[in-house]
Amino acid sequence: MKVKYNLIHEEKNTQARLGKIETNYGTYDTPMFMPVGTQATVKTLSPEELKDVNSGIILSNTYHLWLRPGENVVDHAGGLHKFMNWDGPILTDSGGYQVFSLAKPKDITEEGVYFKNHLNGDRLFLTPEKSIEIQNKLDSDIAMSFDECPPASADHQYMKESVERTLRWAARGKAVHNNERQSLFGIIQGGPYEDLRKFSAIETVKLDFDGYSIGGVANDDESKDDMYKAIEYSVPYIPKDKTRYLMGVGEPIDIIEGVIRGIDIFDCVLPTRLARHGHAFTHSGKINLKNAKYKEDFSPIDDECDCYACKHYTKAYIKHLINSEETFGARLLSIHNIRFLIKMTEDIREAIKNDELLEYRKKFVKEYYHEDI
RNA sequence: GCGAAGUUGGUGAAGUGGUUAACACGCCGGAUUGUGGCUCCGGUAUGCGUGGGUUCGAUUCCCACACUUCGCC
Repeated sequence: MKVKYNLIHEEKNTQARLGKIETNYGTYDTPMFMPVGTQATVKTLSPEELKDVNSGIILSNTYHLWLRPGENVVDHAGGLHKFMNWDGPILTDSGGYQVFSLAKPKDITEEGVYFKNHLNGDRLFLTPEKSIEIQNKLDSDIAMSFDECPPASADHQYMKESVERTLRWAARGKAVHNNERQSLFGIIQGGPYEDLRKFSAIETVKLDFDGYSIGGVANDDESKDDMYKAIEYSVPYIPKDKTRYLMGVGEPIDIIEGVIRGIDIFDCVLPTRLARHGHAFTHSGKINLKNAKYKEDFSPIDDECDCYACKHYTKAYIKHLINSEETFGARLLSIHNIRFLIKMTEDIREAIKNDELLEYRKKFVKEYYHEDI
């Protein structure tokens, strides 16, 4: 089946909305945060642990699975769900982000994109059709269109050409998409430019996808203000009965600001990457467990957290694991950080239900950033 | 007791008669937003065993002493 978005409630004071998304593997509440499992695993977590933190959809990656183990291996295994023993929904990114992270501008052609294989340096060529074919074989629940994700600093002229090319790629991908069980989402681009976001949104919606995402945000050269504007410029043109996905965003405040502007789902590597580097989200701010002050801190990471790590382990112990490069430390912190963001979305849903999202933001910012807004 | 070699930061160590003593690890911080990277970026010896001497100038040369290691009685 195709994913179906059901609107439950629109928050009174903002664009935020409460919804349910129906998938092949169950129905899930939105706004939602999707943990990232690039290589068919959310780094360091077992599927059971993902369930424990109340994960809904998880994200995996076309580019990486294409290179290794290859889409045919996953296909022969019976699809990505069976291959990785995950019976929840899976969204696959198209490889479009790797256009941004691995290719050079001159490698982008109308036909597709040349990549340098990060594993062995081989020259690779990925097209919109190829990306969709791979995703069909991976048999994820939601496939993403193959797009170009230009830096926010790209000038208007380049961005315009890029947006138009991404639209042509979206149409080409949709034309070859051939998996009844799999939905296909379109991606709105346009950087910080209002006219281009509007154009991209309207034209992408015309192609009629099962859901829409806003891409090209949270690049390192983009200000928060530009990111929020990019959302505001795009959302009004997305039909209300379709899922709105803000790609790559996962800093706590950005999730809140995204929801306020009408976003339903988010994904981000931040919780797992920060975990591997020893950082933890807490209700009173981000902390670095490598800091010497935690050496004999025998309290949990966050005394308000209900995760496995916080229930059973201390900062001092986890710090020791991180300092000793023991993988259990990264695992405990990943569990915690993912749970933190998912718990946040649970609280956000409650706030939307009560039309108190702005109050929630005020309280969160006060506690997390120690600032008044 | 005799002989030899050596003594540079928390550690392993480079190095030079003359601006800020290399590098690595560790330690102390920071970064991280559709994940190539257990990654990246900073900081970290006011001093080169101790005391004298030579020299315009010594961590670098000389002497003595202490300590360490090895070998021989």
